[in-house]
Amino acid sequence: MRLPAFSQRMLLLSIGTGSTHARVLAVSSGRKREGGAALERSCRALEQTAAMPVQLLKIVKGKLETQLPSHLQREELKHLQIGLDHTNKYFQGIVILSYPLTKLGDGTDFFKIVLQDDTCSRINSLNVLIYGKMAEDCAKLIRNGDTFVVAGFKVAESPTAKEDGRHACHLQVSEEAGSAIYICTQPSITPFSETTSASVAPKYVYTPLNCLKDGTVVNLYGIVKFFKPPYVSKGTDYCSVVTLVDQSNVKLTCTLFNGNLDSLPKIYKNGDIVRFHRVKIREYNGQMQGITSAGFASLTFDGTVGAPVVPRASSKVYTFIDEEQKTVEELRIWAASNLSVSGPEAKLSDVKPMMFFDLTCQLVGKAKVDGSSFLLKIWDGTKCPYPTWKVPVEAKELEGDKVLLHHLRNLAVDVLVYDNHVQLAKSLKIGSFLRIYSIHTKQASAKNEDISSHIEFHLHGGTCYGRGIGILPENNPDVEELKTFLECVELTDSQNMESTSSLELGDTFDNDTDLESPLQRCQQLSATVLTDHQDMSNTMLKTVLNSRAPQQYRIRAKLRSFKPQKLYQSVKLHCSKCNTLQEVPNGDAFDFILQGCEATAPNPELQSMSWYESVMWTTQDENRRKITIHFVKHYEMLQRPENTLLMIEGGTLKEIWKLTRRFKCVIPVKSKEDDLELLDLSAPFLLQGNIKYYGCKKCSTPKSIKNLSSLAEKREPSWEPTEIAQVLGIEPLQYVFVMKFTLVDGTGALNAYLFDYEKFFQIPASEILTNSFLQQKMEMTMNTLSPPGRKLDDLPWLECFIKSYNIADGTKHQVYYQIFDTTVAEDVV
DNA sequence: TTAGGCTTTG
Repeated sequence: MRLPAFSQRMLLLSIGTGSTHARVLAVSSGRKREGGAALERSCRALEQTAAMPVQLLKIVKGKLETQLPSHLQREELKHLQIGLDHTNKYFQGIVILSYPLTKLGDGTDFFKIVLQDDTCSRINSLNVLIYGKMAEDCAKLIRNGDTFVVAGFKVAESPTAKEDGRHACHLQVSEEAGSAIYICTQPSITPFSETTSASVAPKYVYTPLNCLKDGTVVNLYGIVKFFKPPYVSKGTDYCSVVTLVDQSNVKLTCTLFNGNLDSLPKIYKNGDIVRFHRVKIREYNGQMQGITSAGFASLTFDGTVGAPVVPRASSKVYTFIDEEQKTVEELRIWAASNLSVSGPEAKLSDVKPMMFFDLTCQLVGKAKVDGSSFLLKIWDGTKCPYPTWKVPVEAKELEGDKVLLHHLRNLAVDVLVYDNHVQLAKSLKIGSFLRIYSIHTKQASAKNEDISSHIEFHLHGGTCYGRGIGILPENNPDVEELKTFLECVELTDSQNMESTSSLELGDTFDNDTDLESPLQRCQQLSATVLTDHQDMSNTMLKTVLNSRAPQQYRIRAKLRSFKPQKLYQSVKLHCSKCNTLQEVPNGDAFDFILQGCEATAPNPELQSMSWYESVMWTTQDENRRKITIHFVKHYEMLQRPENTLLMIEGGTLKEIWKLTRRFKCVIPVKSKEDDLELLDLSAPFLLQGNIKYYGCKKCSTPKSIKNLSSLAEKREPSWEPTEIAQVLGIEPLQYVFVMKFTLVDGTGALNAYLFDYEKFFQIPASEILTNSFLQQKMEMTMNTLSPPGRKLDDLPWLECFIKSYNIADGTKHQVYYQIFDTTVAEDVV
């Protein structure tokens, strides 16, 4: 056995009362000062929990007084085969993984561990299935890193070998089969710290939800299927109701109380995963129910497959060990294919007159309305497509930054909260990020014909449907996403969010002077400005039209019309190498390619290579799709999701979009014999945020996907699409606006082409198709440059640079014009 | 003690 040379003690446990040949032998070691006490605690804990005889044995200079029975010989991993005689053999390995203790259908305890062969430098692992009393005992004792020795095992074919890539056989171990287990525990690394005293405390046992008994206090893991965010109860405490489900498919509703909001689980979404310690189980109305008992503690985890396993704790001190991380990951994978947890989330821009939804937003103002209702002014950066209700409140009651509230007056909406939510609403801090659950939108019919009907936002009293208000921390991924979005919105003047033709009217609704009124903007100023060549003088269009190409001009003209009128028709993909333009493929084409890939099974040989870690699972629907995600590592470590590049095999369009919301980069791939490869180039080679990046079919020469590892080795991989394209041998296509402007200046009219990646509109062409905010901005810009239904005299002037050039079209030459070095004025965008 | 979700509406 592998034992450290310094002071060690050994603990011998004979288990299975009456059984002489089935034994668990645990060897514990520790530093001199601490070893004795820790061991004593362990022994006492074991005596209490298992009522087993405990015997302390002394080890001198790393040698065990008690050796393994002399007839036993070590068996190598490669010699484990079905049908061979392993009677006098033992197998030894390091525990690299252990699963939660569960019960089989017949009530037998079952415990599964994974051993790694410690004689071989190559990773070689084997599943060991332990049944009955031995399972229970091992679950209490075993930690990752322990040396595990087993004799008297049965060798059987491993049904999961194909999936987990471990040894083709597994070992079956039980008292009944006459097995013997010897465990050598790993010495503690930090003997005096809090974690160590926790690690020698009795190991927590987690009860599956189908094994709960009335009157017990248990520890649980579960996926949140439903929850009510903490609300003020009628007693002295906050209350939160949480319904969990686990792999047994049994549900448990827990009612949790605490006077301190932070001591309740920090659940933000259905699908989050929780670990509860010390929940009391009671029977209520014929069903099991969980309730807080003394010392209740919880950890909550994001339920997204592949997201970092970072607990949100309800107490300052908690234990969390590697194998628990595995439990969380397994629950995530189970949930991904067995549960549908898509919530009724929506943005303000998605609202309809009659709906209930969850809104993630920032609080910008609040006010007392009356005894039973309270006003929250919130925004999420998007614009509600309907006029919204403004709740009348006394000015002195309104809390919040007045200038900001004025700025956001067209984006912020009033939410009226009622009854039990008032107290919590009052305590909210301006600027905090909230998720308001089950907000109701209601269309108010116009009583007066002069006032158009508007939409009202209500958070009704009561807590059914999980109605309530949750306070999200700044580091919540949804909050981080929202903050980034809000910053973009704030960069632009929200004046322009108005859909009025502001050039002529100004703002009739307020008299504030701290913001520039559109009237103050001189209409004679150009709606576009030049970014260079300021010293050039203007040329009349008549002169331009009568001159030879190629030349460059500065002109002052009005935009009489433009084409195409439909935004999506103006966005194209351009290859700067072969200079061709093509249409942006629609989502169906991508979906079709993905469906075509479903037939290609992921190659197990390509799972978890040195530079990426893979997770594979099978969907539970009739298609039994195999999905594999390969997370690219950085210095052998997984990164935070927002910095992570992943490759996916077998995902649907929807699944891929979902991943792009959490992870920096997503690359759809498929397996071939010896490597992963990109899909057909009609599909995007990369998805980042909302943007699909395509490669030019003509100019690309795809290279091995392994080249990505060179980018991952950089100090801080930026995952720039151009760099990714380069290492993958892809010639990237760029999104570009292509439009035809008909310009007039009273002396003549000419058509000038706009070919713009970003500069002219100050809107990236790559983002506009998937960003409704940018679409609104674009629409407003075009409405300003060329207001529909307006006479020529009323149109704004545009200052532009244009260049003329010749195109030989068959036999005739034609002169074309293109706009350059021009941008829309800052007060227009 | 409180709430015990399976349903919402000023």
